[in-house]
Amino acid sequence: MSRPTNPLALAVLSYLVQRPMHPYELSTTLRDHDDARSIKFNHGSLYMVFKQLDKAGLIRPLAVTREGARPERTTYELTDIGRAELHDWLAELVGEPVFEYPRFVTALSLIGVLPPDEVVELLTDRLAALGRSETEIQGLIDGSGTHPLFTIEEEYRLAQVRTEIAFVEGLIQRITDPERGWAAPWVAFHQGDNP
Amino acid sequence: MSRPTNPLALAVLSYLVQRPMHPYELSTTLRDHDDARSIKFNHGSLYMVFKQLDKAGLIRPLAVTREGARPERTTYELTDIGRAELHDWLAELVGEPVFEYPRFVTALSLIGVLPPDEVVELLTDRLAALGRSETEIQGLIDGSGTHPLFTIEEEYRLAQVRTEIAFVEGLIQRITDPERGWAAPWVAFHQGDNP
DNA sequence: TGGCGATTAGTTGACGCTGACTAGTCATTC
DNA sequence: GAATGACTAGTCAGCGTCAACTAATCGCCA
Repeated sequence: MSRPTNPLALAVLSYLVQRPMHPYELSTTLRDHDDARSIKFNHGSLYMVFKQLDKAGLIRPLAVTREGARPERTTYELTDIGRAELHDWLAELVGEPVFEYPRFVTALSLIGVLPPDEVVELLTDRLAALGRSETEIQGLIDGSGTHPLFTIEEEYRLAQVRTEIAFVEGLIQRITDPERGWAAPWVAFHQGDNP
Repeated sequence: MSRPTNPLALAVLSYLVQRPMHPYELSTTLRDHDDARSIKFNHGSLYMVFKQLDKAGLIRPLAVTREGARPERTTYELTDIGRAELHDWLAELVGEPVFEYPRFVTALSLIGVLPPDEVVELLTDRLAALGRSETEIQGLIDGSGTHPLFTIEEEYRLAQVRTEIAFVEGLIQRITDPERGWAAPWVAFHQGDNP
């Protein structure tokens, strides 16, 4: 009945607006375009999503083909309703920020249960990983000789990663700075160990 | 059996390390501490999570009480295994960045299906909302008279929101700039409409 | 030519999450 | 004093997701 909420469904609509496809074809297309970096994608989920979109009337089976003894492939096309939904959904995603719960936000909100020394170590590890991530993204942007529209989401990621790097560096400094005394309110994590 | 993956479970462990609680008590505590901003939280899920943690041996029922004709309240306490898991889990979250799929990244990767003019409008809407979000977070940080440790996650959010604002502003400029000609590769969204 | 792994294409079951529901109690108001 | 709404406390069904599985075909090497 109602529109799927899975972002993968949005990707399906976006590709079907160009031409009809069957699930497996889309699966490989998504792989080839590196879309898995921007859209969480499970091979198995794709078939569910197609089924849901069909039931919701956003797509419709166009043809069933078969090659040799392989399983049947059902090709789907977008309906007019689907086209409209694609537009509205995407417009909503672009126009209205969604309040989200990144893992690091959760971690930060609970970080008081870890002893400060260990936090500094962990943040240093994180910093290293973030650095690797930064160069990886940079490589993707430089490497793709295509129009910048196609790497716009990587540019966004890059900006966020750099911000996080700066934040973590600042955080480490604040914790270790003997002047400003960060130490006070840490919750004892293992009460039993320091009697 | 295995440890729950729901971040809410991490919050449960983090609070139980301080003192035993029953689910409803934790529910109100989370509400009061504004933790819902950093940890996705459903009243109903909490009971699931307690059950899962119990089954996994990370917490253990301590006592069952009852007031009047109200339902029973089961108080849980952390086990040693739970304490260890809390530590490892949180350390992992702090030390290793997780690859995530923010809605805006998905939107950006598919933005080619919307006509440029509309994208600019939508991004302008987004900018307004991000501005409101920025002042809201700023208010939270300034308003809490407490130790900065307790608003560290809001500071992180603030940094990310500001980065996004700058990014969106830049994106609008790039799209509208007549020199650099962004227009080329937009995918016709509604083929039927412009014959 | 026969055997191994990779690829093609899709199905299934278990699990976890969400939202809605139950059901009693307290405070307030008319 | 009884109707209203908010709070307390917890349960549960439906649905969506994911990982694992099936099962046939193709390429390749010896």
